[in-house]
Amino acid sequence: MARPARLSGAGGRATILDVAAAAGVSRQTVTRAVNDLPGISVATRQRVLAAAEALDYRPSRFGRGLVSGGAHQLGLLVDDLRNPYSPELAASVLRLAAARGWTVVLADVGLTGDSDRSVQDLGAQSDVVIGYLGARAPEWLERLGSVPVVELDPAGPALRGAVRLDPSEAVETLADHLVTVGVKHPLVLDAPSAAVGAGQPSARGQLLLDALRRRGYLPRHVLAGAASADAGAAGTSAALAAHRRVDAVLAFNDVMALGALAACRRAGVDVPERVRVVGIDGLTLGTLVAPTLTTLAVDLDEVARHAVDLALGMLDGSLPRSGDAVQRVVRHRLLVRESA
Amino acid sequence: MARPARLSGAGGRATILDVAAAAGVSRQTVTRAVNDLPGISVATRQRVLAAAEALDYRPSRFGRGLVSGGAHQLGLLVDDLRNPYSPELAASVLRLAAARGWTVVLADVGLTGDSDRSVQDLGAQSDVVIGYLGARAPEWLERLGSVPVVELDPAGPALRGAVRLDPSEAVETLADHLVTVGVKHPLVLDAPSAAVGAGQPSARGQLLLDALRRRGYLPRHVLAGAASADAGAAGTSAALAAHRRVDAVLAFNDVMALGALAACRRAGVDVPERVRVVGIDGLTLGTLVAPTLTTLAVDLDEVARHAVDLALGMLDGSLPRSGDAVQRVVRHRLLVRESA
DNA sequence: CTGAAAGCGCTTACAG
DNA sequence: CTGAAAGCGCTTACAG
Repeated sequence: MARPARLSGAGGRATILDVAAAAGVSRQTVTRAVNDLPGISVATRQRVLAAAEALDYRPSRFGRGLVSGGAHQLGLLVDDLRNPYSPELAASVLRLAAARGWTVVLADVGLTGDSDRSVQDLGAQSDVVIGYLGARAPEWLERLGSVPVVELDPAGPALRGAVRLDPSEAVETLADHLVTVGVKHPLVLDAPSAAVGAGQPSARGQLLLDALRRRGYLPRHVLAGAASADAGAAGTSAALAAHRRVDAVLAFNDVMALGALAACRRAGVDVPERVRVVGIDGLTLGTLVAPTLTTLAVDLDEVARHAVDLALGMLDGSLPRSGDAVQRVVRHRLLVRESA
Repeated sequence: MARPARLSGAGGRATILDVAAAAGVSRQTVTRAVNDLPGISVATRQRVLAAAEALDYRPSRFGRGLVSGGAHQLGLLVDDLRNPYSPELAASVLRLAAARGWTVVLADVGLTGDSDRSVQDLGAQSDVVIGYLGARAPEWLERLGSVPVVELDPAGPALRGAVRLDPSEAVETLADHLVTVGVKHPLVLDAPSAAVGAGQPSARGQLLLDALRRRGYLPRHVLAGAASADAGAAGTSAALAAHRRVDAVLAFNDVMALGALAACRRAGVDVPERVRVVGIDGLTLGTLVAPTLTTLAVDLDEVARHAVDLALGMLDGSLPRSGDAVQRVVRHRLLVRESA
């Protein structure tokens, strides 16, 4: 099905003028036919539509957007869709965006080889960007260009808008809970963090350790090789073998906690009877396993709501592009399920 | 931080002419400064950038795209990001798209209230659309407009390009496997399907039942209330209680199989010792639980590769917009892990 | 180093 | 019912 020869558009694509010529009408009439506008005879409309079809005509979104404004496009930057955290957040953002009639461009910096390019393209296609920048925030903000940005869970000081996650209160509640249920020898199953020195506890890990120590515990600290289920399982297996008295595993996140759960099962260690397991994040995933996972949950709907709110304000100029006025905090809270 | 008063752009947004006026230069000079082009003095560049900053100038992606073509934008339509199947597919598509320098607009019809609108907006913003249309394919193709479409796992006959999933061979392999390991009383844990009558087995379910019967089994068929983990767990619990001899649960998908796994654990039924559990899809999720999930896996990277391939061909005119030339088939294959 | 001209593809008034 | 004109915001030659 080769295309007719002479087309004016770039890339050999037909433009409205090609259709007009083929149908023997003006471009305005093509617009009327293609956009279902009134003021055109049935016969003409049919002739135009036939010509459009034959030329495989598709209106340029740029031409259209230029004149009619076009829908807002929200850029969403996630770290790795294969990690269940990202899609849950994306789902929340998508829902809010769709409710406003915005479209969402998605870029994944954990997935693509050339993440710099992805970030740059995202900035070019978006009216506003929401997402995780992590340790490379300064560099990537540069690449995003001049769009307003709402950073989620920023690793450092907030350079633009920001929604911060704060687990500190929930960590205290969790520590109290562990005391109450009689835990004696807790273990913090930590993940490496780019923000601290190698071998050091992550910010979350430190929070957990401090809360436990304040209650008289002498918590063990295990630094897994990565924030993955496999690494969580390996770390747990080793720790259970080396320290028989461990009776609670507090993981850096839910995915690692799932690994801990699997390791316990393989070691024939009952959860929560002999060892309690706790994650952080509150992923739906934690409700699909048995025992269901106790976790410090963050309400991603709330995170998304704040982020979109801030983005909106920055976009319409009612909020500045950085500073305290574009900062929000969302606190984790303890979700006691079966595993602890 | 209120904006300066008189701005020519729509929505009060500054245009290149506003910046030019503020900096006392021509629009070409603004382009040079903003796009880091050569042929501009340092002093002028700084003055222009300052003016741009002060006016909160952001170049219109429409204006830019119109003249320089702009990156291709791929529309991806998923059903529900909260279902782990969607993000795994999205991850594969995103990776391929990014490698080509395309951006991806994502719409989720299972999530948004006004899915019709989402579909329509997606069509308007995309050069090509890949995705699940399900039972509403005819209607939604209409809404997508004239963009090329590659439908994934179409429910009916392919109306445009299509990547079909074919579990039939893997189902036979699975049935043989069950015979080999000594399963006697298998149960098909099915999900409701819009394509068949209420209470009827889904296409997948029928495939499983047929393969089992051909091997002399008298398989039970349980239709869960939904294709969810909870429904899978409920269906499994009820079946285990009613039919003590059931020694294998073949679920409609992995998520339901996870529910079956949880139900077995709660009932104190060992997997795979007493009951074997099998899912369909091959989600990563199945490797995070213990026992790991045996499943009929479909390679989503392969699905994505075919889909992007077809999309590309339809876009550049080397492939027609529908018909056998734009159909691909991806087969499931049995992935034996711990649960069966 | 800087600016005047042309044009990307479309839609929105307006005139016939 | 149909078409000539103007303009959306930008960049790419080209001229000075």
